[in-house]
Amino acid sequence: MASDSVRSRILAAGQRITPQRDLVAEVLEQADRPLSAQELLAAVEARDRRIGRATVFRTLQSLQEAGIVQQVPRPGGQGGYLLCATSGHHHHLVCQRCGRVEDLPEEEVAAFVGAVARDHGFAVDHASFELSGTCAACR
Amino acid sequence: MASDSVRSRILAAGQRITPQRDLVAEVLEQADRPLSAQELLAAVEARDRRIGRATVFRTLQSLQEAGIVQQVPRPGGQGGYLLCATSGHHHHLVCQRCGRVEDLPEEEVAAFVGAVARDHGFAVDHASFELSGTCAACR
DNA sequence: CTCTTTTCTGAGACCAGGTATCATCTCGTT
DNA sequence: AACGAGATGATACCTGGTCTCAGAAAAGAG
Repeated sequence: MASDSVRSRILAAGQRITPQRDLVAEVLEQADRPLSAQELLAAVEARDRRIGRATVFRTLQSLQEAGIVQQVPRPGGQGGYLLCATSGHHHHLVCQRCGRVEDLPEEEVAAFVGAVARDHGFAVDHASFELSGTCAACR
Repeated sequence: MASDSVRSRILAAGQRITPQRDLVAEVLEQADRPLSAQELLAAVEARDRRIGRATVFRTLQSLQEAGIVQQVPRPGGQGGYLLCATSGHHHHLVCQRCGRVEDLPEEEVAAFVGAVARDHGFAVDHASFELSGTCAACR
């Protein structure tokens, strides 16, 4: 079963809690790094062989809309699905060594985004900032 | 035929110039916004029906390695392939209205990336910064 | 210009990731 | 317990992309 905080975030987004959603959330919660579609499907199917492909992807989409899950693209490597502790919009520092992801709160980039936007006369809807490298622990 | 500057960048990367590469580069050069895989395949096949799928993707990969083409991911929408005027590493401001992409040189983000990395004890290999919104012209 | 080496190409099978459809089932409420 | 919106699973299908391999064709050497 997924943690209470995740379950309440699902409810807060106006979505039902079903065994399938709970399972997907739990699998992501227990992983400490982004999971690819394949890894996720495998992990979920290992626990409930009857779960449908479409359901898993639909669930991922709902969880993304609820801001619980993010899809992290990675230049070169394959991205994945990540259950984020931080609930608002935020950014990521991805360690290429251990795979762990550190959240970078929006506040830490807001001023910079604003400055760039001003300089270019650009009205920003969405900013995405991703760093990949080696985390403090792995160095 | 693609522009001389693009052709010389292909050569500089130690790659041969073939009619197929030239064609892919030309199609991208003539588009002023990122093209999806489908659009690109269609545009390329419209000019040379005999060109192979694999060749187009291989070419895209070579051009990416040569820093001539970038693959821009887009949150929500589908990303695409973009021929970049700027040759070094850089970032993008993508207009959701007209689709045009403005380059943001690495220098404009380097200091910020450095500061974030320092604060988090993170050694940065690669930084990706993408803004989407509305460009000055469309506003 | 022709030879040689190296690289590239095209066809087609294959794979990953994801969407569409639709009949059936179940959650949360009354 | 009954109901209706919403979720599910099976399956077919789609996009984007990779792999293989025999044959073709660049670019440099003679």
